[in-house]
Amino acid sequence: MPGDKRFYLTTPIYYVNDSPHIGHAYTTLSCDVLARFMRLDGYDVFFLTGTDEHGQKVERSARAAGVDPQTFTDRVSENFRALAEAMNFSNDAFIRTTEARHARASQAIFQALMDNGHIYLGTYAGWYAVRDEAYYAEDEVTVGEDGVRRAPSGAEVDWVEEPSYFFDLSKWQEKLLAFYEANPDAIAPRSRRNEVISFVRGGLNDLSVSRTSFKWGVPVPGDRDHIIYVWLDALTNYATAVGYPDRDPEEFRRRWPCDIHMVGKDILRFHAVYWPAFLMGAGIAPPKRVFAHGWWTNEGQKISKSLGNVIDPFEVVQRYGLDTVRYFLMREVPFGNDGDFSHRAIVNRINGDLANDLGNLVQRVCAMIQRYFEGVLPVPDAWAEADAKLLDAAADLLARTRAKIREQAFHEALDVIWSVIRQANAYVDRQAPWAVVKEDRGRAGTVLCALAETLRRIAVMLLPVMPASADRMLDQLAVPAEDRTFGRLDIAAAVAPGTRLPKPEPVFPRFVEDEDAVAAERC
RNA sequence: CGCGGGGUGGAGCAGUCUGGUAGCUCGUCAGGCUCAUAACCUGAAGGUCGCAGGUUCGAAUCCUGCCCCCGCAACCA
Repeated sequence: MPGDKRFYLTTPIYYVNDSPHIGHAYTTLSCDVLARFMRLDGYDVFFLTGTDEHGQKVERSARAAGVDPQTFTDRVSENFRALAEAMNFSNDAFIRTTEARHARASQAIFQALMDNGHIYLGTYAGWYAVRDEAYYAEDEVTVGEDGVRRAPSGAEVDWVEEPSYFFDLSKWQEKLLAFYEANPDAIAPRSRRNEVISFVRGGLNDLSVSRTSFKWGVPVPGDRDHIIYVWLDALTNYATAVGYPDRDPEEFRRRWPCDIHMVGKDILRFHAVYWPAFLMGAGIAPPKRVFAHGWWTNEGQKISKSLGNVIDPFEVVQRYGLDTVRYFLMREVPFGNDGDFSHRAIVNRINGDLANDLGNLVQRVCAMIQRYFEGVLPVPDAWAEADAKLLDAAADLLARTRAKIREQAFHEALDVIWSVIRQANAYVDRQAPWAVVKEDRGRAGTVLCALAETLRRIAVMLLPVMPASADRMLDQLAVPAEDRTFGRLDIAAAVAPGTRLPKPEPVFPRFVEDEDAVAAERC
């Protein structure tokens, strides 16, 4: 519906068994930035995250912990709420697959697939790896030296024969290809889209969508011996959260289809192949877009638990600061690519981009207003050509940034903003208000006014990425809270001459290496 | 014959889909400024875009072949 300014976006639901790591933080952060941007841009946003709590692995972990699964998941899902809090995520909801409404939704979608003839009862026989929660074909299984049969993943497999419900995925190849063809933006980035298409072109097998080997999950409607396949269960959360099937049909109609599912590249196939097929089979529109982002390495090394180099987002935030980490994650790597999380790189960003370029700009402008105009924003004369040029660049920021955010090019959006920050620094030097003020107070005041206005726009544009720091910039400029939104970026809401500004305080301090760390690095 | 990612000035990268003056950050060097968080600004040096063919008026970009590097038990965004 044109002109309908609603935006629904999701993170994957995270498997409760895991401890939150930098990857979880990264995925949700990208959604948070997008959500905040769209809200500031006037959209009615619904930003969903949550936890995936079913499956055999959870059942086993709970048993190992000596508690029932529900108690277990109640406990560990809190870790992800804590992450959202620590990272200042603005999710509108937090869904858990153990909620009653979600069981209803999962059963409803299963039932719809049955009613439409896409699910049949068959027998599954094959090598099953509990750890992977996946079956493997005969030729994928190898017998190790210890005589144990293993999947390519290394997980032990057992021969399992069980009745199973199947989804007729094999019949969806053409429809999926047609869907991708008709919706070129449905899978991003482009390289991932190509991968998915070639996977589907290679042919699809029917998918087993039920299990009888464990109980911790949602029962198949009408057949309590079967538990719905965890991925079908998990994916359905995106529909549950907006009212499917019965809680609020009106809300579902308003929110669906989802505007974007943000996922890591490892789970793209589930979101770009199975999920659209499930939805179309159930008579529901597929999501408008799935974006698969890349992975982080740690100081150039692949992150793994066995190497013990998993990055704890809580620690990282503690060490470098929240908004700094948010900035780094969004700026350092072209979104969609893999990237490296290194101490050097983050310190360069903190000191170069944040402290030197932006923080120092704010500081020098506010200090001059303080020093030469007693902290009261002066009344500008007519703009000179140089002033207009800077102000135009600042005014263009919204449109240029919006174009980048719309395609999830977060790094480019920040690059656009920084080009204006650099331009502003050059402008300060060229206009030299500290010298001009001696002969022409009016002119110096005009220059500082242009700078204050530029800073206001920059700060508002940075709200999605660095909410707290951008607010502090706006505090320095005495911008009223209600004007801190894109709708108030017009001239009427410009920094008002005559306004008294607070005493300047640094917004982005430099990161100073502590002696021990420097010494350690030299060794 | 495995799969995936990559090879662009000293370092790290973008650009490759949709061929047309090779761009950014850091570093180096030289100058400027002194409002500012020893920050800022200007300029310069530095690249046969892994190699070889091909297509083209024109190739980092498209095609073919080759070389080299990284990752590939599990967990996992």
